[in-house]
Amino acid sequence: MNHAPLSPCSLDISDDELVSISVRDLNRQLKMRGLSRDEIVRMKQRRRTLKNRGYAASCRIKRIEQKDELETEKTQEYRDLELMAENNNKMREEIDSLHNKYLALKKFAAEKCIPLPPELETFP
Amino acid sequence: MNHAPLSPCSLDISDDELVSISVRDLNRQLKMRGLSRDEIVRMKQRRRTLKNRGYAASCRIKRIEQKDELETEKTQEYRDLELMAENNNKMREEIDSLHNKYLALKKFAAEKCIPLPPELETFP
DNA sequence: GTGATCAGTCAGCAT
DNA sequence: ATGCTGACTGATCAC
Repeated sequence: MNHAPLSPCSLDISDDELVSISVRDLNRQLKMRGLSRDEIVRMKQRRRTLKNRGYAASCRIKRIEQKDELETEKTQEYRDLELMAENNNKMREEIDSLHNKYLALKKFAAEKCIPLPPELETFP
Repeated sequence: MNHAPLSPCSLDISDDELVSISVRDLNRQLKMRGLSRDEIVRMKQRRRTLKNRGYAASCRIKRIEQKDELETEKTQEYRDLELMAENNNKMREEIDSLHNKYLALKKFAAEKCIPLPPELETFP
């Protein structure tokens, strides 16, 4: 009489389990169930493929994150630029104001016929 | 007597040709050689696959270009930032210099006991 | 039908 | 063995 094997032997294991289990434990299970060399190779290959699937996902996520990072940095530099430009305008106004004040003092001296020492006479 | 078909009928065409030829011309060739329905489907699918290969390549190139673009813009903004910072320092020095000049004039007036009009007496 | 893009697969490299 | 990435493929979406 011809019997089908009592145990299917083919170690049915979910993708999640297969990808999580350590190589050590996997080998143990494989030997314990007495899988054929061919079945072992296929199981190993399935594990490798599942791992690759994960790696590919990580790779894509990483790419997107790096792009976001770049965009964020660019935006920040733009803000810094705007801020500095604003600051720049204020300083320009301050220079104008000081310069006018300086000219007014010179004019005052001239009107009052007050001679100024040479180093106060000019502004480079 | 049994002859092999005089023409192989299987329209041997290189990838480059297949991907370049127009649908119209392809259909014409297909009919002319009397390919089976199955062969036609396979040829169409091969064409689609070849096209997809090209699209995928474009997609990758585009991605790299966009990244380069982003990096270039970021670098340029950084240069602008440095330039403006330099300009900023020069203005700060100019303000210091003007302010000192202004103080020196006031000091000169004080030493000479020359009263200044109130609007020249202070700097906000 | 064409083009673009995503997820998965494999090859090849580096550790 | 593990992880990453380029190239390829099929599926899917928009036009």
